[in-house]
Amino acid sequence: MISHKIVPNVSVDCVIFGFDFEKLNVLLVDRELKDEKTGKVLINDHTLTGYHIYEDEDLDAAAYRILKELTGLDNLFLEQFAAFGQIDRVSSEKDQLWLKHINKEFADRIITVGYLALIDNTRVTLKLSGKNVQWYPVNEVKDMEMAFDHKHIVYKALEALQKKVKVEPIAFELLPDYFTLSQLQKLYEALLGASFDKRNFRKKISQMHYVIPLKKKQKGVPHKPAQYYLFSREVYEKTKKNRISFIV
Amino acid sequence: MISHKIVPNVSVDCVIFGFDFEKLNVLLVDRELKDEKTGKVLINDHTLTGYHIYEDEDLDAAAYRILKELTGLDNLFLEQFAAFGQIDRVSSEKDQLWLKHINKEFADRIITVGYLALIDNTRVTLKLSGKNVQWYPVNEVKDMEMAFDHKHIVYKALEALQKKVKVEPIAFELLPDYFTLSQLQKLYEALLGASFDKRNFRKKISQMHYVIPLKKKQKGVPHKPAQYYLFSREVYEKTKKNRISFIV
DNA sequence: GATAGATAGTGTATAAGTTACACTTAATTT
DNA sequence: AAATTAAGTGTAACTTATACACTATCTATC
Repeated sequence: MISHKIVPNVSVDCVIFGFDFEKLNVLLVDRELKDEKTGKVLINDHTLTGYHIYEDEDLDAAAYRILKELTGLDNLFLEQFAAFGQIDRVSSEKDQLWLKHINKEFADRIITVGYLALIDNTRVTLKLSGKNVQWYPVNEVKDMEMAFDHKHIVYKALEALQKKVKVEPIAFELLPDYFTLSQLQKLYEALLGASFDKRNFRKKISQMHYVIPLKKKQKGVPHKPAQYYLFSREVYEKTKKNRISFIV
Repeated sequence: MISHKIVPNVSVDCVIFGFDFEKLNVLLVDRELKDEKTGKVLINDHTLTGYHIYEDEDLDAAAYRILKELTGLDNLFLEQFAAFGQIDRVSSEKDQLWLKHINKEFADRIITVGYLALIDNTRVTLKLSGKNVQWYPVNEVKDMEMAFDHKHIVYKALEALQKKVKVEPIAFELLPDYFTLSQLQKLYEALLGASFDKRNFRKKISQMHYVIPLKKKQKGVPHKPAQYYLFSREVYEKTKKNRISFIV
């Protein structure tokens, strides 16, 4: 049983990425505050999903807890990517106003640990209904208003994801269990903001023996149905080589 | 001016790596505690160099402060690599004893942010004299007794370093301004625990136009003197390509 | 039921990069 | 003068990356 006594100076924030077969999205909370008397909108922006950690709770566990509360899902890819501790993290007028609203008279110094979560977009869409949480295209984040240093955290998460995706097969976490090669290619293109030659991409994938073709095919699509593939982490772990690419 | 009021639940720990042209080393503090009456050695192990952050101090600034205090050096490579927040970070008898010794009646929950520092070994050796801080070969860490979760933190730092070194030219931070290609090769071999073919290694380096030969040569060595080279970050930044190695 | 529209799926030639491998050179020490 | 030590150099075989265009198979529409 977890005590609900929080560690005052530490929080975790989850940057949850999803892919809808078209573009990369990020899950954000809509933050709104209206003046009680006039009804005037004082704050209308977005935050990441985060919270304090409990006294008797590991950092990772706190991130898992938040993720579970939000999506109802377990066993998601979740990994720490950075800690954020600038002194001016909570400095804007809106943020100060918000803290007052939630009964924090003044802001403690809070260091937050950023977690990166990857999820097949289509798995959570239903669970979100009714909550003030939505998918937003990553590309639009730059034009959105965000609380605290959360925009910065999203950028850093994206950077970390792009780096990691080039070196480890974690992109598959953003796809359902079965996927087509075109979906996989679109995913990499969305992740890296690049575009690849179809034949060369497929040649490359076919060398990865842990991307395994299934007997299943698409159904009901108005074109030649694509074959489904599966990512096998087991095969990956068995066959992975420790390439040293930058040097020799 | 920095207040000396600390943030109670947060610290930074620096894992400082150095290279002595032979092997990779890490800078550790010798921790010793003797029984006041009997003189019996109660604790004799090693810790990382770390400390709490101050209320009005950025995380990075705290790490820089610690590094400066310890080595007297500025402008070192320093980068966050992970945060550590396991609940049982401070659980051993020795650690409890130590906390009592330094007048902490009980251990607060402390989340520490790990920083990775790289330094040319030879630059600091002198500055250390008299302090209870020493270079230890990284390979020997596994057999050493270490405080708290510091051994784990060293391992994670090394992992992060090995990953990063394959993708970015940060290894040069471990060498003096001028270095020979053999030194560079030894460094990569020490970092990655691998060994490379001399000719192929040099061919690779010669393609990196940011590793620039100087007119200087070694002197007083009992063999053919080697040419000195220089790493130019400027040239690197200008010419770097965004390779996508894992996928296409 | 024929046709249009949409995406899936496939091969080859050239260029670039990686690998494996052994001897000569230039300094100091004996 | 000879021995010792590490520096410095080229090539051929193999592997990987790149550029590029058409056919196949399904649904929807007329």
